[in-house]
Amino acid sequence: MSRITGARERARTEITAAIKDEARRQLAEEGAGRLSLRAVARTLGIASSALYRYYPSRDELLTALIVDAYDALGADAERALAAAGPPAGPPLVRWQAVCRAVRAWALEHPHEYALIYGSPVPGYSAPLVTTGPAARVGLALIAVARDAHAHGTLGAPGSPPALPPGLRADAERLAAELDIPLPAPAVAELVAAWVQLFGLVSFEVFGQLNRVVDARAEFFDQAVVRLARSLGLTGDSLSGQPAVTERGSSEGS
Amino acid sequence: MSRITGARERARTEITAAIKDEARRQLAEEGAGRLSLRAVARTLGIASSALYRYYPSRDELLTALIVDAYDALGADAERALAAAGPPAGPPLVRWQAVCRAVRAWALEHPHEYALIYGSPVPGYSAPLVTTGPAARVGLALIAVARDAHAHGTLGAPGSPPALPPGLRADAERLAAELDIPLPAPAVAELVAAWVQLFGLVSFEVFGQLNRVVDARAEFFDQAVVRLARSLGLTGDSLSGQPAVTERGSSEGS
DNA sequence: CACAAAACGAGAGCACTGCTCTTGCTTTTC
DNA sequence: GAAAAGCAAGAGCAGTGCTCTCGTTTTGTG
Repeated sequence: MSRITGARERARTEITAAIKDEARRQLAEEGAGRLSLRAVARTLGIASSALYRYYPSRDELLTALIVDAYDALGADAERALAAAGPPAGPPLVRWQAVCRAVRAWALEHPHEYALIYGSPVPGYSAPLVTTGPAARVGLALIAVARDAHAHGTLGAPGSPPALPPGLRADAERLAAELDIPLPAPAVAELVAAWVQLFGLVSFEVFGQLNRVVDARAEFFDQAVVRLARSLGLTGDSLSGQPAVTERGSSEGS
Repeated sequence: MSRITGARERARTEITAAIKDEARRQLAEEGAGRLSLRAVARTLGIASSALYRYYPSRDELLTALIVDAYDALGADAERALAAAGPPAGPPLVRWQAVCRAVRAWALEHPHEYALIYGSPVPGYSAPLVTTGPAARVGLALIAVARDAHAHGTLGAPGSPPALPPGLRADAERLAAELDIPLPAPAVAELVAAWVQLFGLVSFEVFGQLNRVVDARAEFFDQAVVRLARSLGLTGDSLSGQPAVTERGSSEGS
């Protein structure tokens, strides 16, 4: 895989990367809908048809960007988790770290976030390649709960209202697939928290909080702590200095 | 406004409606990204340039569709609320009714849902016209809490962890703006529940639950009940016969 | 080394898009 | 009845994704 490469092959990987980089630049500026292969080729100084030797279609390029976005977000989440103290530390702090990292990344890369967590592109169905990177944030969240469980800092779930059978089956399947050493109700709670984390972030990034909530960071932190409590995570909340400070509503005209 | 209209004016409103209807048809089939003015004009048998006499741009057409979508969703939510018993009835049932109506509408109209709650269109910023219809679901949720409060069926919020100042300000502003006779912590809780409701629905509609949760309706109902409990809504959960039955994952290839 | 095979870049071209402008025609208004 | 306004259609512009062909360059192999 890392054999010494001929000049041509090296040029190929370089150009492929250059195309993806320029595409990501345009994506970050204008959004996925306005990403134009011709524009990418233009700023790269090559003919638009030449671009098709590297990415057979616009969808393929988008897929590459999607994978990268998942990976960047996942890496940020993992980094934040690693920096938030050892596995034996207070789980609430670690939980907050991961959640705040997700929010911070999303606010910094709104178009890339929209690409992976927004409305799916019409004719496009995410290929299986994306499932691995897509799971990284979820795995980080799982790690927090798992470590807390292992170190006895995972209390009882907030409200376990008799897991219905289908949900229990899902939880057990997930626990088996991902090797999560947690009881089914905890897994179900974890999935719910995962969904709500991204619900919070999406609402903010997509501008749905405009004219409703101004204290975005406080709102987010509050919700995150509540999620953690419902999971049974213990520890004191670190309330000061949120990962992303307040900013005015980001709408245009 | 409802003066008798000349033939020309009548034709105008008819054609305007026909354009919007056809556009909505294409939107429902292909999604907002693939909505083409020329295609609409084609199936309507008119020249594409003629269409611009009725909608000055694609964005204006989209705005009309957005308003309609908000209104349709809001109407469904209000209808479900009205059918879920009197204001003095058990608030949990009414809460569930509204939430389920939102989910059902979203699953039936995924592209229209994506138009209003998905990633925003690049150059497009929602005009103020949309804010009224957009608020209808929120107002229905507020009505549930308000009625419960008025009839003494609103318990204490689940976990009021010392509302931070910015959030409290937001809550008080909202309570004043919308005339909500509820204490600030309850308003804050309500907003959080509102966000999480749409987070749940969006995750499901946008296919993020694929390969994770199969028992979608159970998952949703569970989360909705938890939201209601955290609000302090009382009553027994109606668990049987969810508004939308299970269906297999809706992904393509 | 020579030569066929593969990879490559550029250009032309197709079908499509949103949108504008001009040209006639019809309806309304004075 | 004439002037004004509204209207439909067509041509056209600039842009898009994508395909195909045609020379050129690089590669691996006999």
